Amino acid sequence: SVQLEMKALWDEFNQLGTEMIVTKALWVHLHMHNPAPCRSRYAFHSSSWLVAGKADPATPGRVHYHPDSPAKGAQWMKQIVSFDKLKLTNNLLDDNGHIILNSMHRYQPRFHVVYVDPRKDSEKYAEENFKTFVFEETRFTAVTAYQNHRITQLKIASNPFAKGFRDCDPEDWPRNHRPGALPLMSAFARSRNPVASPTQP
Amino acid sequence: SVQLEMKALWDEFNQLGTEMIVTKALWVHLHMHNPAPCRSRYAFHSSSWLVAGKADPATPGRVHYHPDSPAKGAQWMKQIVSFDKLKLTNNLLDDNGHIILNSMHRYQPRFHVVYVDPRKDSEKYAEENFKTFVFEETRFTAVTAYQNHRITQLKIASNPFAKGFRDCDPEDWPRNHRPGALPLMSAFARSRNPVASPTQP
DNA sequence: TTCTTGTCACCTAGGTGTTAATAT
DNA sequence: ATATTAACACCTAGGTGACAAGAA
Repeated sequence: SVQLEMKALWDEFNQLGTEMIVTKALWVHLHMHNPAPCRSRYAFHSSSWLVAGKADPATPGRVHYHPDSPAKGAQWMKQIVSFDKLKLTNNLLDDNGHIILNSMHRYQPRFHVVYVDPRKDSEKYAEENFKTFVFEETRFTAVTAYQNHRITQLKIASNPFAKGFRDCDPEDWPRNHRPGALPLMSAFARSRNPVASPTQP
Repeated sequence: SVQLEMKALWDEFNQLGTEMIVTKALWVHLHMHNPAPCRSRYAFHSSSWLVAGKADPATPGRVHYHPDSPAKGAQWMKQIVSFDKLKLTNNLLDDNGHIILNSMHRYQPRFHVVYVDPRKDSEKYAEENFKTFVFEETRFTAVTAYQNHRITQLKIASNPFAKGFRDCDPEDWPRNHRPGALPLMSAFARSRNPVASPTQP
């Protein structure tokens, strides 16, 4: 079983409509699924995302293997499984193995755990050896620049690398932002999100 | 077969008597061999290392496995095998997996390549599956502070992280330092030395 | 006296949103 | 009008030797 790390923060983002910057820049692996065959448009007046025509041609469906893959189950259980090296791009000709997405389209990260079956006829058991986990609160829209200003503000407030853009005292933020606010996290932003961690069975 | 990266710079250091700082802070792996059962002392007046009594009790003989291990031969051949994550310590109680050395003792890095034999009785072939490479120019004395001032100067001149201590224009150093000087290298200092690279057979 | 440790300024390397310019 | 790109200042994270203080 798997549980999402920092779910409270994911929920907070999801409530606003998570956006992820794509730049030329999840064996355990992560894959981005496009759940809706349409293009999105942000309506500033209503601060909401609207459907805007058909989807652009699908991008090459790349998979991001976790750098520690393959590793034994005991190793995965030792620590949080973080996908902070995953990068998103909108460059169809990308040569760095980054996940290619269409800007202004909505995606759903899918987390996969595959058992490396030692049997010679392991192909027969591919289905039972393949487990998928989906956390709906991790859905996001790929963008080249943030549309929803509140998403920008939440990124700035929660990502240590963006400290330079905070206006209130960083020391006070965890206490004053709102009651029960999350403490600062170690890595969360620009397509660099920890997604899943193992749970004791 | 294996060849040493940046041999010219290793030679330059070796000629002066390489020193490596140990702080609390090379399957393909590296191991530090203590070739002489004695302690060293630096004579400032003659700028040379002298024998100074018997060796201190041997430290736990830890091995540093390259982070990419295990990997297939083709993978190793693709790029330089760098041990820039290797760290040395004099802390006998070290808990970070660093290699434990006695300060003021001389060491010889040994590079090992082990073939992961798929046969069930692979133990029988352990010897033929185990290959050791030694580059004598990589010998060094473990120290807690540099003794030979010219070693300090060479470290400063050749390690990008020590640029702050250079007095001549860094731009000019590769050309003016001395005829045929090595270009700046990407990682070389405080127990962080690239040691070996594969050679086409 | 000799050796070791901790703190510091100074770097490399790379992750942030901003902004202005550019492309569609 | 909308979407994208590249240069930028500002951060985190961590690798350097210098230096002062401490330990053996």
